[in-house]
Amino acid sequence: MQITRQADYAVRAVLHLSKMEPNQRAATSQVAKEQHIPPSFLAKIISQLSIAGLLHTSRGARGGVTLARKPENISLLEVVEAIDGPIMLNECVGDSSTCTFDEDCPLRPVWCEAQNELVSRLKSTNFQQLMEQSMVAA
Amino acid sequence: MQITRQADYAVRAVLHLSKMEPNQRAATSQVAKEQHIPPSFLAKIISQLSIAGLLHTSRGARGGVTLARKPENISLLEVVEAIDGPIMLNECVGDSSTCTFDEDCPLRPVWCEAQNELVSRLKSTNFQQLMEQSMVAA
DNA sequence: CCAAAATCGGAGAAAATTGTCATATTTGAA
DNA sequence: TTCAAATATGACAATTTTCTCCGATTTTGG
Repeated sequence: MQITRQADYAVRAVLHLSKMEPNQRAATSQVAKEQHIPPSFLAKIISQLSIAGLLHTSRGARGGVTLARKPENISLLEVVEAIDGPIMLNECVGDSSTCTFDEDCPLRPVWCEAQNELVSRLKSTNFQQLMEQSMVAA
Repeated sequence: MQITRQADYAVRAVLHLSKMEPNQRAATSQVAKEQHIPPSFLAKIISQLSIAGLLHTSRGARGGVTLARKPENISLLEVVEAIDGPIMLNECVGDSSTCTFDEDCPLRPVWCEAQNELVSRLKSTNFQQLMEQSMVAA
C-alpha cells in the first residue's frame, strides 16, 4: 500500500523541473544529483515520463529535459500513474470479475469509494501549488 | 498501491466469521473452501489475526475460529493493518528522516493528508456494516 | 487411543522492485 | 569534422515482496 520509489522519484523530478525557468533545460544527471536519485535509474524514469507526454527531452550536447506543459497543468496523479500505472486499492476494483465472493461483494464499494477519494485528491493537486508551497516554506 | 491479497483474504475471512452465529466456531478449512482461499495460506493469515487479537482460535477436535469481538467493534483498518502493517502511502510519511528533499518537502503534507483520509475511512468501516450491506443485497 | 484441528516453521517459486552497466544514437559547438 | 555531452535502450543482477504448499507438532473432544 505504497507508491513505488520510482514514482516518488518521478514526482520529485517533475517538481524540480517546475522550479526552473520555462524553456530552460536540465540534464538528467543534474537533477539526479540534486535530488539524490541514482542517475541511470532516473534516466529511465524520465524516459517513461516523456513517453507519457509529460516531459520533452532533447538529445545531444546542451540537450536535456523540460516540462511539456505548465506546472499548473500537471497533476500529481498523472505523474504517479505514468510510472506506477493506474491506482487500484484492491484487485476487485476495476475488474469485478476477479471477485469470487458469495453473491455480490459488500467490500467492493468500500474500496471503490476510498480509491475515488484518493484519486481525486491527487488529481486536484498540481505542481504549481506544490511549487508555491515550497517557496513559501523557504 | 494496493493492499496485498493476504489482506484481502483476511478481510473476507473476518466477514465470513461475522456472518456466523456468535460463539459458533468455524474450521479454517471450511472458511477457505467457501471463500476460495488456499487453505494452508489462510491458516497463516488466521494465525496472524489471532496474534493481533482479532480472532480466538481453539485447537483440537471441534476446535476452530471465532471473532474476538463483536463485528461492530472490528474495523476494516484493523484487519488490513494486522496483515499488511501500517498503511503508508509513501516512505516519507511516518519517517520524515528518509526525505532528502531540499529544505523542507512540499510533498509530505500531501501524502499525509491523503493517507489520513484513507485511514479514517477504513477505521470508520466496521464489519457489522459490511454484513448488513451484503444481507440487504442478498 | 484416535481423529480433527490449530500451530509452527520452513522451502521455494514467481513476480515486482530497484539498481547497474554497456552500448548506441543524437546533436551542439569548438 | 570531430569531440564531448546528452538521451535511448536493452540486458542483467540483487533484493525484496508476494504467494503457495508441505510436513511435523501440539492440542483436545469423544
